[in-house]
Amino acid sequence: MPTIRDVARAAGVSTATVSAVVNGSAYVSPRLRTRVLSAVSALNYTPSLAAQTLKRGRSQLVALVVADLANPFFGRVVCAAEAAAAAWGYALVVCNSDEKPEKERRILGRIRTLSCDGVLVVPVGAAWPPEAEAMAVPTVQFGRVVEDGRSDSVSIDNVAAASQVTDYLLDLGHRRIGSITGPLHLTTGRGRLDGMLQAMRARGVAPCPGHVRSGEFREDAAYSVAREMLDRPGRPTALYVASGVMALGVMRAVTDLGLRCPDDISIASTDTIPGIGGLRPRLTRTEHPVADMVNEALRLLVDRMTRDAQASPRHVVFRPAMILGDSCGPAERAVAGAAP
Amino acid sequence: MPTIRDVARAAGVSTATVSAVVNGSAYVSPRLRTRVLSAVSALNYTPSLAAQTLKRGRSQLVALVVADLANPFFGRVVCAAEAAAAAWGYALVVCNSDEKPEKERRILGRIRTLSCDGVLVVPVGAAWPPEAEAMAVPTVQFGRVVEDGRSDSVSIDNVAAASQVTDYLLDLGHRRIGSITGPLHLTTGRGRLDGMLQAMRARGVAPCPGHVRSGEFREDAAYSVAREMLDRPGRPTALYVASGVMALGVMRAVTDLGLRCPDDISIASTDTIPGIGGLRPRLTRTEHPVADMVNEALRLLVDRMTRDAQASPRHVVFRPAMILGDSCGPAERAVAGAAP
DNA sequence: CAAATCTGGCAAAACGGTTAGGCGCCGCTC
DNA sequence: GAGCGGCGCCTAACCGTTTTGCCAGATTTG
Repeated sequence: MPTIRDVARAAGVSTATVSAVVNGSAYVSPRLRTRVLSAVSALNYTPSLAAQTLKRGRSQLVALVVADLANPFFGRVVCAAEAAAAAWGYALVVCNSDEKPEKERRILGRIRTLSCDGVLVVPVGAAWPPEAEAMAVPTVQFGRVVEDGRSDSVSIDNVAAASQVTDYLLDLGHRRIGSITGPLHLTTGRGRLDGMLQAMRARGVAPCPGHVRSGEFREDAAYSVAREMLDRPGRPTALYVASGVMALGVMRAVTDLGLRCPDDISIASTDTIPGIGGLRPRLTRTEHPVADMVNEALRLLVDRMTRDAQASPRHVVFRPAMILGDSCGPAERAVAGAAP
Repeated sequence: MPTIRDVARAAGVSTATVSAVVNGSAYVSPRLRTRVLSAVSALNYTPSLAAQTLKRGRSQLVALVVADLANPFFGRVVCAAEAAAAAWGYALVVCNSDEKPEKERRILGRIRTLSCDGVLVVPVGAAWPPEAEAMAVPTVQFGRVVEDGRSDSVSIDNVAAASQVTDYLLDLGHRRIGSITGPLHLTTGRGRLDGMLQAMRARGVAPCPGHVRSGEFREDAAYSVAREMLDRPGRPTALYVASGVMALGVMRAVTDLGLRCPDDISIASTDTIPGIGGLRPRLTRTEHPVADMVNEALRLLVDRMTRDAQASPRHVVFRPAMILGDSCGPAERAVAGAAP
């Protein structure tokens, strides 16, 4: 790998001049400029980012820490983040905390040594790890929010999303509505459950205790919870499911139990996953503008990295859109079949 | 951020000693060792990777360049690669070439300036870009293979996979078998088509010209090709589809055309996507051991990075496994319905 | 015409680590 | 007790950039 010194020697100038030409940071006479540029392309020179990082204190690296890379939802996040980071001229380092706070801590440490300029993180725990607190890297939380009094955040209005979906089920006449939501220490878990309960309460409908369940945001977890809930008498006539992957698991459970959707049970979810459009029946759900959210998150991050790192935290909340499929039907039919 | 000098001052030793303690690269007396370690944790010191990179010439960075991040298949690749890279102690930089050779070139240049220690790449073009040739970074090609006489590669036996699937359809009695495969300048496109044709030829079955189609590895592309192919008289009784996302698109087209699978048409594919298990009918397909393949690719890459960069290229080919679903039926039923 | 100003380019000092080489000091040998 | 290794630590050079002075020459100014 040729260095700036090789280029300087080849062009018969100093390294300062080469640097000035390459970065356009100072005026250089046309004569020297062309000499330098031809030496650059002759040697196929590229400045070393490591050296630049050392000198400038900026690495042009942004880290993305997701909670579960195997979840297609986060696949979309990675995809959008890569595009946004590239557009801003940053390279994206992807890490997977796998829903484990301890792994998240290790990763945040590593990010510090990598001297990333910023971090986009889907936090895993209920609280922000103290050592991350100390790490003075601009941070934007994505999707989930844990208060730390410093980071920006970009999230969806979980309560609104869930109550919107629940309202829809209530409108269809359902009263025995079950729910499978995510871990309650996460805002995406707690908030969606609250939204659902809130909508029920607003109509004076009391949820049946055994029908309100929560588990991990995973296909298999949702499958087994659904299977258990639906396999006993007095099963709900409608089910609110908190996420796209979970809905997939629930659908599978429904099929495996020999139930038909929406005839025997209505299913609706907040959030979705790519490719779910091919699934029949088409899922009634909310769609979250992941790409827009990621773009906004990167905008906030870049702003904080390049402008004011000390600005007071900003919290952007997006609103979901409801998409009607055909996975929900009127309550009457289902009630008959589900009666104990 | 505290530097090694701060630690040295706090512990009353030289930077060399701090370095020796932190890296365990030389013997240091217990007394000083503890002094250094407590200074390290008191200051919360982490060595700067940029400085280490500069000095050691290794960045502990591995780049992954995928052809289409939006494709869930590559989502799995990213997931597996992150895990493998982390296990080897590397951070993963993810880039998306978006099937554009020009973008791939830009990315490879960027990787050079990042001084990544190695690259895992899903090549986009029919040939290896010359400037990438020049870039002396250890490279492993993943999935697709373009000869460059230098990189290792890890791929699946596309021909075997496709002919296995086609054989299955032939065994069911199908003769009018259509195919939707990927771009023919890619080994994953060409190879799978060849495998399919080979299997047909071996049974003396001539494919109907209009039924052999290829397009991009995308859901919407497959949807429109399938829709067009299936909407005219004399449609095939069975369809071989080259990839999981494409199968999703084909399934959607089948449903939208009011056809039933497998009653009206049998569908089988090579490769799959996560979550397809929830789809009904269950797709008959091959499964590719993506995680194993990625692990092997990283093993090769690490080997080349840490041992012999000049070793002659190794090409590892994996074999797919066939998974029987219920998306295929005997030919008789379908033939009746599809007759012109 | 001397002095002041400007201009384009260079030398050298960082940035934060690693590491080769050197140098006391201790204990051993004869 | 002088000579001698070896141990334990330090000094300093170096990795490839950026950037701050600074300098020589050209140009303008009084």
